[in-house]
Amino acid sequence: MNTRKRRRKGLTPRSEDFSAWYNEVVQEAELADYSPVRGSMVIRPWGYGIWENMQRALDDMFKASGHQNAYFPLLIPMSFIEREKEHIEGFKPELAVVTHAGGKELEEPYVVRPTSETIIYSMYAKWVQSYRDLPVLLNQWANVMRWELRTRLFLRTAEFLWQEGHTAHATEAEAEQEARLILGIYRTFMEDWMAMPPLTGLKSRSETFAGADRSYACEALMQDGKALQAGTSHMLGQNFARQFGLTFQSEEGREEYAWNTSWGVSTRLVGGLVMTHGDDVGVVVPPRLAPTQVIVTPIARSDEQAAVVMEKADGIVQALQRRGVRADVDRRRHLSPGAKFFEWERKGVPLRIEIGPRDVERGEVVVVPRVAGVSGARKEAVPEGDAVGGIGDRLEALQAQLLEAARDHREGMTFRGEVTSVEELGDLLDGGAGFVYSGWSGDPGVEERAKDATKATIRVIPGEEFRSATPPSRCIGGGEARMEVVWARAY
RNA sequence: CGGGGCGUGGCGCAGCUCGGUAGCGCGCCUGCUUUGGGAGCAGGAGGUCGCCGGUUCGAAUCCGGCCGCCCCGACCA
Repeated sequence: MNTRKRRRKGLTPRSEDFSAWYNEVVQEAELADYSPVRGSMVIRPWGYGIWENMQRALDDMFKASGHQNAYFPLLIPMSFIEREKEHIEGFKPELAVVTHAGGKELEEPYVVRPTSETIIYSMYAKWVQSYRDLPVLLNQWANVMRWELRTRLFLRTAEFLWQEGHTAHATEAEAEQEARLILGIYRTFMEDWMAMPPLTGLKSRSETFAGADRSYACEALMQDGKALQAGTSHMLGQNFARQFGLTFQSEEGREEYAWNTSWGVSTRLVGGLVMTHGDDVGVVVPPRLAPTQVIVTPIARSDEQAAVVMEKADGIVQALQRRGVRADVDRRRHLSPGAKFFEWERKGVPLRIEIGPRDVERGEVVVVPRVAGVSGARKEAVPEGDAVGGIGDRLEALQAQLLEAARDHREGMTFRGEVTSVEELGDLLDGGAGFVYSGWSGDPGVEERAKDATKATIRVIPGEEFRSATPPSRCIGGGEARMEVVWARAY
């Protein structure tokens, strides 16, 4: 009934309906919009700008660790995707298939790539003969399609953008090292750039990528207490190498199958960013990923004032840009200052500089950080020179604050201790827990039973740095624990 | 794929029960006045009422079919 009012004046509060809040904020902040194509979205400039900054940061890290980019075809022969048995079992339900082209039915249908292991390793088989040709360390930035039944902007769409790294190695140890190296890169990226601290570790068998021996993952906790799988790195063993004849002659002259890894993160990260930092005012974008880090909003009555103020604003933006800050002026004359404030807060620009006649007179500007909580909080009048010089520090401080807040939130919603029954797990989750640590015997039956009863899954068998000081001794399904695991309900 | 909801100017909706050819808010355009937290007034543009068929003198409205989208549950980055 007050939908109209709400649509203009604000979002559904997160506490009322997190899912509704998410849908609204993504559209209201102009990150993305629904498209005419079922389950497919349009990523708008603000959302795409965030993704571009993510891409740049990740791409630099991949390159720094010896990887190169390449590009493989969108269409994959059906027979390729069918070759690895578990792989096809995993993807079959969500394949889009091209059966006609050039006005004729094709002899062999193509699938629109849901992931590119098969076509990429078929090419590696052609390129690799000797151990001297290894390792192959390639990445591609691409779109993929998985025909999902239920979709949500950024989190799950039929088509999405991602990077997929595919490597081939001479030894198992080397491939294993690669898979872990990438997991570490993902974790660093999520912490340092997204201010989203994930748990990392190994996936249980049932959650392992179709066709992989082992999957590693980054699992981030969203504000509503649900986990988001934010990145995966797979040790594929020799499964694909065997199917595609990816062999090499070793130093000793033997013919051997190569060892592969594959790893990816997607535009889903943008959704994770929103659900990690957003508030009831709108999105909050960490400074390092913000397409615009500082928005200068001029305030003026008369045209004469506007000319003076605008000149000042331009000067400030130029000074900031010279310092490498992504700054911009909102020059629109038909919007009131207040309207502009709300708009940029909704979009999550980290810092706003207000500048009006009063400020020009005093040689000051007003600096306003986009902090979680109240709109327009913490306005501060700062001498113009100090403002320009201090922006870098302010942005870094905001970046650090966001990471700290996210980490506090994660820890605040994490339960560690002995959980000795599936019922107890359910109670903890219903009571507001996000991540629940427990012991596990390793029995898939226990995992399945817990999932049916609580809707939670084992998100990760945590890596060393995330394990409890005192490991749980009892399995959640009864009996003795053989390892520690982390449960959560997940996106 | 099961359950629910919705398709009416760009957006959000009313009108449908009880048939008579479409209305409101926001947005948009023009002008004037405004601008330190979502501006005001005046004038204006904009609609094959999702699609197909039926009933009727006449259908947004009644009937049948189809399509699409969104939300909730089983699979997935």
